[in-house]
Amino acid sequence: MNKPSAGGVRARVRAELTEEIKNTARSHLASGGSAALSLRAVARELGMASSAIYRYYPSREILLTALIVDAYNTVGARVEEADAHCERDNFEERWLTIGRTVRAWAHESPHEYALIFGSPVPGYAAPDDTITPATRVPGAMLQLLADVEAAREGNGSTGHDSPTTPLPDGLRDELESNEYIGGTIPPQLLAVGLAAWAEMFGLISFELFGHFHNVISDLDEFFDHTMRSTATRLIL
Amino acid sequence: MNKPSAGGVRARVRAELTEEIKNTARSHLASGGSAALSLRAVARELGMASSAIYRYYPSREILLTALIVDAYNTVGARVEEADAHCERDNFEERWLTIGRTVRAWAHESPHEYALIFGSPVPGYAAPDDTITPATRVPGAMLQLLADVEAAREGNGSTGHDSPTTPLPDGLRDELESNEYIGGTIPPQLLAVGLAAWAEMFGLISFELFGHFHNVISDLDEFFDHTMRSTATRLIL
DNA sequence: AGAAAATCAAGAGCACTGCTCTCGTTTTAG
DNA sequence: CTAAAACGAGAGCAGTGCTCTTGATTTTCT
Repeated sequence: MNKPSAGGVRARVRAELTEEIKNTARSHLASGGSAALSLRAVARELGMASSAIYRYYPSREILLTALIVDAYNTVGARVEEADAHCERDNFEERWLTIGRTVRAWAHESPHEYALIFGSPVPGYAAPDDTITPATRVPGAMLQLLADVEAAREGNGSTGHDSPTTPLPDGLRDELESNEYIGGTIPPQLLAVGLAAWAEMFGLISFELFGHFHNVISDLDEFFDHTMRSTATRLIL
Repeated sequence: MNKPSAGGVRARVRAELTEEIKNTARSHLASGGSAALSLRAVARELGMASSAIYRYYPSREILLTALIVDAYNTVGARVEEADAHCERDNFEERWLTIGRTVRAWAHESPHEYALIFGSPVPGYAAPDDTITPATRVPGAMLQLLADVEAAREGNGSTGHDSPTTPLPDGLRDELESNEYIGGTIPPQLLAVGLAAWAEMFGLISFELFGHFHNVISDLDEFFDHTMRSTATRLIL
């Protein structure tokens, strides 16, 4: 009697427990960083034998990978949503919003940020599952650049007639023929965009990892200002 | 007989062993990253009891701190030396040289780079011993900026009459009154310099930690180009 | 020079970790 | 209803950082 609703009761409780393990693991991660994440401690908190965890996550590294995917998706979703609330053609605001959103998330979840943007565990090879979620934030940036370029073309403006370092031929060819970013973004702009991407995370990492200690105190203002001045470089 | 040369034989062998422990620890770090550094393994390789290590380094964290100090000093010394071989007034070459030197060292010793520029261990509070060595690379950059500024003043050039985002007042005041960087570098230039500092390490970290995988392949060229175009922004 | 004090290496031991294997139970599938 | 698959719990292994005790060696003080 009491026939299980669908798919079997076992499958459902398994899905729930899988999620529950991941969630308490995430809370442990948030408390003490990835180094302090212990499968046994998670099992203890869940009232189960430590060996039982392995039915759901075959290794600690796989659990960490699941947390990595979640972290990428969290920032990614936030950035996408924040960007969607901006006026499409207010490019500076959009760029600033993306930066502020990433930074706010990093402050909220510093250990999750460190997990994906800090040093990877030594021999860590990013599994395929992580690369798609990792694409979301840079994807939003690229979309912004594509919109900038589209507006330029509508304008008849060539962009970048302002003094910029000329792209070496090899680099230009490579950026032009990139399979993901295709021909929608001119290589000159793409090069600046990639540098801006790295700069943004460089700023946040330096801040979070303490390299700005005793250097700048008002990091809000510094970040905003830097992002703004990078934006003007991107937009024209 | 055979009176020990000076300071006692015990003190000397202690200094030697302290160094030897640190060196094999560094070699283990280089092989497997900081997570794989085990005091017991180091002791085993040195043929001593694991408990004996604690006479020299009271904890694993203190050993790691010693390695951190060494790493900072290594990059710092290399950058200083490379910069010293540049023509003083070839600012672009100096900036590019600093960047290339840091990047080359990072490639040589990725785990040491990750140790100091990756995520710090969770509750890690940088001891005072580390902050002076950590200052050397940014110190070389600041010296470069000061030289740029001095050349400007000799020129009568104000610099930065080119279109730059205006500094917010609060940020300008803070940068002007910084106790370390004093009044020798104008705040406008300092703001760009700090961002360039973070950008440089953002680029190297992204490269080393795999975030540029499938994005750019010729990272040598991309890094050089980005550093060059940042240099033109710094110099005028 | 001899005694007291400091320093040292080694070993045992504690609490913890990731992970494996086995065993009896429960759920699913045929 | 039965065979197969999935499961939870427990014991166990090899490894970790770190502490404590013990006995030997070196330094320092008298």
